[in-house]
Amino acid sequence: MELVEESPYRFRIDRHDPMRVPGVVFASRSLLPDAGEDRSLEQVANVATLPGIVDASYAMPDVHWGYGFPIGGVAATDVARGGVVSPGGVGFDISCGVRLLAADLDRDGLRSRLDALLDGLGEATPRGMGRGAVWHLSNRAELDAVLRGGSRYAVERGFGVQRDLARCEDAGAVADADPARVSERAIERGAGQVGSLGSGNHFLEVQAVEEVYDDAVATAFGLRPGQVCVMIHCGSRGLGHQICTDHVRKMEKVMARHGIHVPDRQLACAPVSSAEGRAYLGAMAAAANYARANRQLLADAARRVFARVTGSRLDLVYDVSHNLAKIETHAVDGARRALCVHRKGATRALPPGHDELPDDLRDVGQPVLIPGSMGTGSYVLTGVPGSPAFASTCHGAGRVQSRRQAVRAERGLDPRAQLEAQDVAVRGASRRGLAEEMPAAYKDVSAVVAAAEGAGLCRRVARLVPLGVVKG
DNA sequence: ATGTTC
Repeated sequence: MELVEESPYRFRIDRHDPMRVPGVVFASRSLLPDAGEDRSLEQVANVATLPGIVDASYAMPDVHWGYGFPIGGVAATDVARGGVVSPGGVGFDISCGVRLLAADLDRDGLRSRLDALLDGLGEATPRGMGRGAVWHLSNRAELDAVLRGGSRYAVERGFGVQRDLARCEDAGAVADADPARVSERAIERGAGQVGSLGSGNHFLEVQAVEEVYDDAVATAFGLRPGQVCVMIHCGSRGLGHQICTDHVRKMEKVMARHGIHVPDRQLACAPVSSAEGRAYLGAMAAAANYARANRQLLADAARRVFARVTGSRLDLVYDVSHNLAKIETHAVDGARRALCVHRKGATRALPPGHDELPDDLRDVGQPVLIPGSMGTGSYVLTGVPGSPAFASTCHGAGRVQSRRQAVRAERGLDPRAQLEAQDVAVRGASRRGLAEEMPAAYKDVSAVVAAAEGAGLCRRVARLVPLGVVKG
């Protein structure tokens, strides 16, 4: 894969047939994937062949190999010009994302109660493969209300406050969810998992604000140095996974009929305006609402534990997805166009002044939440005006080792002891699960964030460090 | 990521 260095944080893959647009990779030289180990840059070029794609197939600094699209990929297609939507451009964990809450408590004030707090959070947070959830919905009507209402429905039911919704992407629920496009099998898988963390890289962490880079923006976000926070990273569990599987299969069958040919069958797609495209978007929106309700319920459970153990309140800073496709209006060649923006392992980053921001964030931009790898720091960023890639930035550290490689690297070592030696307490999680998520399996999140800022995608606001982690 | 290979 030939890369042309355009600037210190921007590389180009020149367009060659059958690419419709070039590829653009935002990264430093040292963050670029190793072609021998990771074929994600080939995936960037493959995405550039999709019908209706505009500008470029983009990769964020945390790019790595994924299903069809790379993780850390952004691609927008022009809806009115045959643009497609591809489930692989969203990923299996639809609307996986991050929620950050800030306590009215400083880390010094928490020290003596941290163990009790983590015990309480560990007990109150359903986690792991399958099993357990805050809600178990046995009837389809109530699950449909979750799929339509997302965090709004959870708040209506008493699991949160109105102010939370102002600090959620889409005010807590994506419009145009169509539960009728969600299979019975997906419903069955999701019914018992509403309000559960899952496993893998998902977590609930107690963190502290270690460093603030912009006082005014941090203050507007509700963050100050030394403050205790809770970060929740999870998604749509088995429901989103099943929806992705179902709709990839349907699209594989009809792609030829739509005259679409792709270099990798994992890029299965259909025109946004086709029946199959609309069906996927309706089901995807339902899964997105499920993921938002999921984070709302876990946050509510964490609030109850915080109140009981510390007497402290938790205020929502923001909730944002990093696996989603959205119909958005952007300028293309000087004209406003309706685009289907796929962000897979990429976070929307609205700049100051954007009309989708709540009033109290209008002047500072959208909080962008970047979870680091387990036991390392996390970041809060904000959007910047005139950024490339349709107001998107990175989503995390980005894997450099496969799960299998990570487990092998930890053989004979004790991952829990290593974390505790770094003063990070752990609740839950299998030994294998921890081994898969050790920092050595990931890029350096600070380098990723620095490259994203250097590329003009976002700006740093604060860095958070972990005090304790609850894992699946 | 995932009832971890329908």
